[in-house]
Amino acid sequence: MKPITLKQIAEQLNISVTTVSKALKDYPDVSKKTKAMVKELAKTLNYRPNTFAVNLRTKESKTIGLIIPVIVHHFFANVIKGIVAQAEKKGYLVIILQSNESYELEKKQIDLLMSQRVDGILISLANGSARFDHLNEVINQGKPLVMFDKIAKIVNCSKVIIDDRKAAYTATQYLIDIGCKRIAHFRGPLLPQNSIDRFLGYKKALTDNGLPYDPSLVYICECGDMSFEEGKMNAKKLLEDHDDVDGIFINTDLVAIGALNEFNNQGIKIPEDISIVGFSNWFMSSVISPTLTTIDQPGYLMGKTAFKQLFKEIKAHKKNKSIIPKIITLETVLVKRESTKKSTNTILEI
Amino acid sequence: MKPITLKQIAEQLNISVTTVSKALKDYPDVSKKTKAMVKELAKTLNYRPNTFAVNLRTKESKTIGLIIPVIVHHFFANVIKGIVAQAEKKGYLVIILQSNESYELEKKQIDLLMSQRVDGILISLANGSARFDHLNEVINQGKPLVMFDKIAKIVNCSKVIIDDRKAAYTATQYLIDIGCKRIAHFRGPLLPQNSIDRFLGYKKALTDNGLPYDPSLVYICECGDMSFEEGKMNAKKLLEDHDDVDGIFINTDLVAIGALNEFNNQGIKIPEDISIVGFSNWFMSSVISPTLTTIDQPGYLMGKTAFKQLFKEIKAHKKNKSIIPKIITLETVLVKRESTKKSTNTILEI
DNA sequence: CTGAAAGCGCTTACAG
DNA sequence: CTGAAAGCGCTTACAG
Repeated sequence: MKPITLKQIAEQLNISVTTVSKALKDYPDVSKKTKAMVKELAKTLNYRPNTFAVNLRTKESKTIGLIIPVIVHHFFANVIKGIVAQAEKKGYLVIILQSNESYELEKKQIDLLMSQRVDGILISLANGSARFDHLNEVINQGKPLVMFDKIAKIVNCSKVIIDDRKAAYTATQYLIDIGCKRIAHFRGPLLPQNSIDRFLGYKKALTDNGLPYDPSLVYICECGDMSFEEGKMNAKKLLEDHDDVDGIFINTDLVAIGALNEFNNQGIKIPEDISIVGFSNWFMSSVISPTLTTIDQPGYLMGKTAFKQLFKEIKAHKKNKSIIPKIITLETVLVKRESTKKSTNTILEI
Repeated sequence: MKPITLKQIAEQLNISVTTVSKALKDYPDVSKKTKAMVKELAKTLNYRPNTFAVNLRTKESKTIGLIIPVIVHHFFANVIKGIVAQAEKKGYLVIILQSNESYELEKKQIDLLMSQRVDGILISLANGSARFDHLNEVINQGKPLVMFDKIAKIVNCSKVIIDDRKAAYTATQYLIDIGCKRIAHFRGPLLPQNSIDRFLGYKKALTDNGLPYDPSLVYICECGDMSFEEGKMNAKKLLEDHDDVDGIFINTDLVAIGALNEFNNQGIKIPEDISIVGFSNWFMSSVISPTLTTIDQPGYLMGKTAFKQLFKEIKAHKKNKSIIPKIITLETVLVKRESTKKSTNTILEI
């Protein structure tokens, strides 16, 4: 079962390949009669243009590459969905690759995608990536590249991010507004920029409000991957170390849920004893008890936006226009739920 | 910045394109000296073969298509990971598409992938798919096709599945073994084959053990998508309708966790009052309290296996060997945790 | 050991 | 309105 070619259609109709090609693409200089004839036969033969040949001629693949640290992750899964949905709208296909947080793999994958001659690349960096030659090469080759979520500031390309520092500031400020005086922070691993920025936002909120910054209230995760267990462990440690903490800002919802679980087990009342704010707005957070106050991190929108930006750059590149890198910062929202006590100023606010 | 071509290398070295091509591919009839020379220049120029041209000649794209109902789902995300990892090992890229449970979309996507001339297609059916012309066409065109998880028995292609009926039987049998007499079932939606098979396994276990099958103990979800809320609602209804249920087999972990939550809130003791078995072994299930007894559904392995089978068929197809469809059933395991009480026969079992 | 030539299936500038 | 021809960048059977 070999696929039908233009040549076969041309022979059957006793016309030239050129005319068949033009007819199928609705060139204005082909007669209506011929067009109708060609289209009909193409349809009955179930003709599909050979993409390889088309790509070879047009130098376009209508395909983009996506490199993501982990696929099995609620936030990233949403990003993927956003990218794929938007790409499909514009007639683009998405090749997906998982870097597994490894720089070496990421590098190989960039290479693969360049060989594949995708029209553009979307990437969220592996934690292990500290060198960026592979990305700079993509840019030097003139291939559109957009980073999202886990980015490197020094790489000169467009980026779609949230303002982690500001979001963390908002979260911490909210804890302060409802009356918390001793606020701890579970910051996750030391490395990725997001962790750093969230920590800095937390710290700044304290300072701006005249609260002392106490390093012993910041819990780092040595374990590597942020998880439910980490939340439990940190909660346990916190209860051993301190008896005056009345608020916690936690890096990720899953860790926050682990902490909640531990507090529940130990009979610590949330939010009466301790108020908790998480980060990401995972669907489970609205469903556990108490429901978790958190920062909504718009994964689907981020994916959609990243593709849109890439699409613009692909268009521009095609027209030989130069690309001015753009940094798009998406809004985050504080979602107030049961894990934070009501403001002590409620009455005044009415 | 136009990519380097064989021609440019040939010109620089004053040899023919043919020799360059052969040298790069280590043909035995090229001198060592020439090979070394060509390879070095190719490396310094950062030569990458033009995939479009290669594909056009070889009729292979080294790319497969993947159509999945939902990306943001713990089980499917694991499947995707398994597919992508295995494909990468074999030098294949994966184009991912989400059907959103829509037959119309799925059909379009099959068409897209056929036009893209992927070497094979992996699919898990949309719930909305009841006609299969689009899949039969793929098979008729001689394109390798493998279905996984959500399959249609009548489509004549390879399939990777679990034995839902058997797994459900095992789950229910376990509840019976630990002494449950009135076992309910949350079956989720009516339609997909998996739901039906799990229900049938439940029913058969009851019958085989001489327990009466009581339709009022089977809770159907009208809501469409299985969720935490569904679990809560069904748990509530169950408590209103019956006061003698001592075990529940639940279609999906997320629903089971919703039910657990409701039971916890209402002071129903799990497993003392009611034993619960879920399905899928979502990571949260080992982490909530009580931890959930469940059937482990091997997502990653399913993805890996599905790709392996597809790969075999792609190889066979290339050699013009005919493909004999194969049904691969993966083992499921009952994971015993806290949500089911210990067997009353424990002492005897020592 | 090397290379000229055909051809994969399409698109498009150009001629008529 | 139609078509001959060149060419995208590669692979490979064949000749020398």
